[in-house]
Amino acid sequence: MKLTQILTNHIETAVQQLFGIAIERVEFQLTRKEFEGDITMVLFPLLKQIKGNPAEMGTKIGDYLVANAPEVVRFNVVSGFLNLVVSDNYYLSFFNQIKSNNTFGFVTPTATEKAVMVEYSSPNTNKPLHLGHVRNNLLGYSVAEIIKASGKKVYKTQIINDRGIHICKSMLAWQKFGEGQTPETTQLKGDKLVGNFYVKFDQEYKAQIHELTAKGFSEEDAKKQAPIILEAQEMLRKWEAGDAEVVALWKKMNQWVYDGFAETYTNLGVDFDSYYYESNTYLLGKEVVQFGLEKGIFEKDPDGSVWIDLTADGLDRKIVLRSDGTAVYMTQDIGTAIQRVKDFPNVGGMVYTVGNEQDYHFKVLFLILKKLGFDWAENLYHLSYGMVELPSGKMKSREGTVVDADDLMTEMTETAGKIATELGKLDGYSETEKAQLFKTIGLGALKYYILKVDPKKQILFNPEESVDFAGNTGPFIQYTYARIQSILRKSDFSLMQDITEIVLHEKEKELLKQLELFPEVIQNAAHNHSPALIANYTYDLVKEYNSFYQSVSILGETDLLTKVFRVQLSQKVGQTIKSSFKLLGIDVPERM
RNA sequence: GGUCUCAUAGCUCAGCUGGAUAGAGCAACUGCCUUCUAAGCAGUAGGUCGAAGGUUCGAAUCCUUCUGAGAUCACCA
Repeated sequence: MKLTQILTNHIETAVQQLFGIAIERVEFQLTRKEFEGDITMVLFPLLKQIKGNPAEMGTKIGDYLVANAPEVVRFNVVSGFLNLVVSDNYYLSFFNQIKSNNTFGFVTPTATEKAVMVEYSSPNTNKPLHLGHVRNNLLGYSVAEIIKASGKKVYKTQIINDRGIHICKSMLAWQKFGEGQTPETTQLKGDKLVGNFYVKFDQEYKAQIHELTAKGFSEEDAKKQAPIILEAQEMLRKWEAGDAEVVALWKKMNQWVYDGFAETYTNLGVDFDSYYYESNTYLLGKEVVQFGLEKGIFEKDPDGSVWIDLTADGLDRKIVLRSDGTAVYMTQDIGTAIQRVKDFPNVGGMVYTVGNEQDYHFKVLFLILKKLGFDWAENLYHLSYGMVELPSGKMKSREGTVVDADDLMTEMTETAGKIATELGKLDGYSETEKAQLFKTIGLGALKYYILKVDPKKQILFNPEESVDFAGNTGPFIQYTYARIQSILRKSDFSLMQDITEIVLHEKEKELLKQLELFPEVIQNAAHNHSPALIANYTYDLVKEYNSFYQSVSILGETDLLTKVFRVQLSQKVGQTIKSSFKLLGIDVPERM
């Protein structure tokens, strides 16, 4: 049982006996460092129930706890705060319970618990992945892992935008200017190759517009009548009609892109359990619109378009089906959500990892699904995140100010290599070991840098300064982990025995308190969909460990029991760092 | 213009359901490598928590207004 729960039980009894009432709420916080104590009960809430002097009440409760709760050895009262000193015995027995539990803090999903589907990444098939996608992927993956650790079955999925006029643009440019190029002949990643043709189309299109306006066309007419855009539209019509040649080209080029993306995902360390393609889902949802019409949730305009009126909910009137009967974005998302629950019947909720420019869309989507009466619609969450900006401003693919995901990972790895080489800690490493280590560190730096920030805040990413490797960073935490592994390699005694009889050093107690928080942090992070909570917790743990590491001797001169305990403690901290970083998708090195 | 989000040290960020004197890192300055990895540790300095009101025993946190930054308001996705 958790310490706060144990104390709450005691305090409830105490208040009942001392004041004859049932306390409504017991509020705890960690004792501030300037006072003696480990955990503090805040007395003010109690004043609402009983009038009196908080200091007197605190003293009475404190006396009761010392007499009746074995966990409490001393106390002091400072104004409205009851500071409790917790016994070493409590912490030692707590530690003995968790020390060989490799999954401490993780909750195993039960069979009855509903699953959660987490959607993330959701790329366009004609643009290579960039820094914005990196944030999306890291967030989505991490939140999925955190929810899993909090005790729910999780399915990771994505929806791939593989249809529409923009796809035809890159196909058309390839036909016209590609000269049969393939990823093999050009040695380019497939997504990069296709992306190049998308850019090529845009260049050609602009040139034609320029030509037409020179001939006297208005800007608007030129945009509509440029031959190349007309060809692209024609191609889209053929695609929708199932033209064999166009579909074959579409499949071929999309496959190039998927192969390229797969490589990036592998490097980034993210994965998926299922994939949805817009080419399969864009027609979904129409039946549901019919159903909604019958139930009176939607309404049909004279021109045949279908709408939902959300003004009563403080939102607008929103279209769900075009007058020509074709689906809009919203229709598709309604259909996809329903399809997913059909495909995975145990899903009871979904998380959509999509940028904050779509906040409104998801507000509407969730509301519609609720109105349609799906029970799982209560458990939909838009994991909205802020844009990643560069010092030069926003990333724009057309202006070439995009930070490419692959390039970024390469740069981070190189920077890691450069710094490690300067520090000269690489004796006895083979080239492949080095390469592996640099990647672990470089990506650790990148991932931690992005995940430690609250998702909803926008990030300013400065590629010039790259990413720091000191302070609150991934490499700093990885370094601490590696040092712990070194201690474990050098300790030559058994770590299995339980230590029950030693006096705890102040720093050891602090560390144990920090470790005790881990399960709660996971639950909070899952509840708030925030990897930042995990990241910042891990940093605090590492700070605490380093402080401990500097202040006491671990393998040096001390009695054997203390030595064993300190090594066990180090081992546990190492394990917790590893668990924690697993939730962030970051690897830890055995040496560095 | 309507709606949503953000604003905390020079910079990058924490701050859990309102609780004690608002915390880290970077940058600056001072110490600590013959002792388990100095990518580290200990310390100094740095704040009108965007502004003004309000609620409360108590506000960075909740409410209102204002200012600034971003997003969004398509029969695009």
